[in-house]
Amino acid sequence: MTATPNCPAVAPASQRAIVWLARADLRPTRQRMALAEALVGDGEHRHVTAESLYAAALERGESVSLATVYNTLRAFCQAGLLAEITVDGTKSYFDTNTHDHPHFYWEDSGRLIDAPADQLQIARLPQAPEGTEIASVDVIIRLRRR
Amino acid sequence: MTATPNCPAVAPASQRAIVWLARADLRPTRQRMALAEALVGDGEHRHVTAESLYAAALERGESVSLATVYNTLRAFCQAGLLAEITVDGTKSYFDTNTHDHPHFYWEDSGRLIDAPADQLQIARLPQAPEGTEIASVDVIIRLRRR
DNA sequence: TTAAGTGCAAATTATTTGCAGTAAG
DNA sequence: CTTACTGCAAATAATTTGCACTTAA
Repeated sequence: MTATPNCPAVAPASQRAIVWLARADLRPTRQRMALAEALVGDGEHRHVTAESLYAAALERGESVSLATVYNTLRAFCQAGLLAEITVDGTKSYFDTNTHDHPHFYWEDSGRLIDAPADQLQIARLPQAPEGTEIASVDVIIRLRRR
Repeated sequence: MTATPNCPAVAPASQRAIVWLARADLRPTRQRMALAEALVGDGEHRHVTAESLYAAALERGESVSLATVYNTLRAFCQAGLLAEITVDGTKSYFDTNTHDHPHFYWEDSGRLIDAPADQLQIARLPQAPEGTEIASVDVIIRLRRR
């Protein structure tokens, strides 16, 4: 054991979740902690759907209702903790990486992953119409099996 | 009157619809003609949803069921006559312009229009992962009111 | 004639909501 | 304590489907 010996050990996954929720002034309730840990517990970026996050929470032995997963994902989005990505109309994906970046999407399996942002160079972008400004630019690279 | 005097007058909208359907070997049924005319009758590109196309058909005095609009839109897509565009998960848009091109999307009103393709220059694109190839690149420029 | 196309109503899927109970600050 | 959060079940919205009827070729 190293520093802060009086401090009870807190799993790093929980620490990350707490900090992440605090960033958006969201109460660290049991359910939110469970979802937040599944989302950012390991510090990796992740793409989830409501169903996949629900399944992940159950697998970790956490009990959360599907409705709460939906409500919580919405809350996380509004708080700016997640970005919603729409690829196929049937379901929404949520990305822990909220920076504007491109995605690879497998049309057959529905898999969605980040595409390397540094390998995308947009040299010129159409000008936003009068009275509007660009909120974000979604780039989805649709893949098919070769 | 000019040429082809023996040929009964066919409205140009109908002509365009017939040709358009024929391109995909789709039978020009009454309902398909009605929808095709609403879509490409004036030669302009158009972005519709199932509901908006249904409403447009009714306005033109054509009788089509909503289910048939859905089925027909899907048939048109499979035939390559339309491109489906997904912007917000709640509904699908269909574009008569099937070439890969960027779109402007108003986040507040749900309006979707073409963005000038010549004003978009993608200098570099991430390489498709092993075993895949790029099917298309969706670029949606999300706008907010300024 | 006959397979393809259509219309309806019921089914499905993803998501939201009303409201009574629970828990965090 | 008090207000935000949660869970359930029912509601909603977009879309699909089963099946009997119709129509273009």
